[in-house]
Amino acid sequence: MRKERILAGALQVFKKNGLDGATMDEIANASGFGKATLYYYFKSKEDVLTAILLDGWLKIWESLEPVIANQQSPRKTFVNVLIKIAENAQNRPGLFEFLFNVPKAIKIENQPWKEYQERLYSVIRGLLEDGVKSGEFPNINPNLMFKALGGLFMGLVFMGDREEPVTDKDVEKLLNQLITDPTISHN
Amino acid sequence: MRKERILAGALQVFKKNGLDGATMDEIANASGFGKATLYYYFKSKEDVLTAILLDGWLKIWESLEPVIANQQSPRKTFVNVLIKIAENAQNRPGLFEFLFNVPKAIKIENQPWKEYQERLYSVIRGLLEDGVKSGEFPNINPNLMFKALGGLFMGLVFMGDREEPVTDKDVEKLLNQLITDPTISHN
DNA sequence: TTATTTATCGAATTATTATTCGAAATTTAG
DNA sequence: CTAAATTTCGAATAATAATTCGATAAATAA
Repeated sequence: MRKERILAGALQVFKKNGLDGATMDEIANASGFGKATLYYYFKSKEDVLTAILLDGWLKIWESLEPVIANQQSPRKTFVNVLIKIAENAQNRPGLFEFLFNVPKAIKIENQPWKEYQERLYSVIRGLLEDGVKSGEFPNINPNLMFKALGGLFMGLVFMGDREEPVTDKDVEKLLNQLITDPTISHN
Repeated sequence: MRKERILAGALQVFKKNGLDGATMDEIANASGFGKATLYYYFKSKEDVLTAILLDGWLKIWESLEPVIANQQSPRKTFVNVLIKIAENAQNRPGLFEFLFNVPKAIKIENQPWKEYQERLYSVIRGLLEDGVKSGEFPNINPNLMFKALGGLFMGLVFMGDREEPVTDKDVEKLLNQLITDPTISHN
C-alpha cells in the first residue's frame, strides 16, 4: 500500500539524516512520490514519524500476544518473548533499532505508540518478577536485571550483522552469562 | 566565564527542548545574553553543542587519568573508574545523561569529543579483558559484560534521585549482582 | 579625558523547509 | 465514452529560526 511505501522511505531517511535532518523532499524521493503526495496521505512530517512508530510497536505487540498468552513458566515465556522480539527485528532490519532509540530523541507526550511500548516493558518486568518469586531466576532486583538485559539483548540483536535467527540457545546463553539459573547446575 | 555561562544555559535548553527544539533565542534568554552575543563567542549553534560535549568529555577524561594511572588490579581500577564517573555525574547533574545520550541523536563525524569518549570506552573494555584474564572476573565475553554494565550503571547513577555519592560498596554490589566474582565465596 | 578595543544587543536579513495551491493525470462509475 | 472522484505533482507560500548588521555601551589604554 501507498502509506507503507512512504513509511519505508521515511524510515530510511530518518535513519540516515536524523529526525530533523530528514526533509520531506528527501522522504518524497526515497519513497518515489512527489512531495505534495505525502501530504495527501499524512497530515504532517510529525504524523509520518508517529505512524512509523505506532505501526512498529503495534506489530511487535501483536506478535507477542500469543507468546504471552500461551502460559508457561516465567523463564520459558521470557525466553520466548526475547526470541520473538529478535525475530521481529530480523524481519524488518533497521526499524527496531529505530524504535528503541528514537524515544530518547523526542518529546513523548500523547504518543499513541507509547502504550504498546509500556505494555511490552511491563510484561518483561512482570516475567522477571515472577521468575524471581518462583525461584527460576536468582534473587536479583528485577529492575536491575531489566536494565542489564536491555543492554545485552540490544547487543545480541542489533549489533551483530548476524543473518541467522536468534535461537532459544542464544537467549539461554545470554541469561546464563548474565545470571545463574539456580535450578541448573553448571560446570 | 562568559562561555561557561552560555554553555550552561544552552544545556538547559537542549535538555528541555531537544537538539532541534532548542532555539538560539531561548538559549540567549537562559544564559542571560542577547542573541547576537552568542555569536560573538560561538560560530554557530552547532558549535555551541560541540563545545558542551567536548568540555564534558574532556573533564571526565581528565578526572579519570589519575585513577587509571594509579595501577591496581583490573577489578579495583574498574571499580574506581565507575566511582569516579559517578562522582562526575553527581557534580554536574544533567550534563552526563546528556553526554551519554546525545550521540544517538546526531551525526558523529569529526566530533572532537569523540576521541575522549572512545578512550574511556576502550579503557573500560581493557579493564574487563584484563580482569577476565587475571581471573578477577569470571570468564564472560567482555563485550557483553560491557553492554550489560552500561545499562546497569546508567541506572545506578542517572535514574535514581540519590544525593549520596556512589561508593565502592555500591559498585561492588552492582558487580556481584551481575557477575559472580570467582575469588569470593558467596552464601 | 579621549581614542581604541572589546562586548553587547535588537532588529533586519537569509536560508531552510514544512505546508498549501491549483492544475493535471489517473482511476472509477454510469 | 464521459463525468465524477481520487491521486499525483512541482511550484508558490509561509513559518521558523539561524545568522549577520549596524549601532551602542563598557572597559582599557594613552
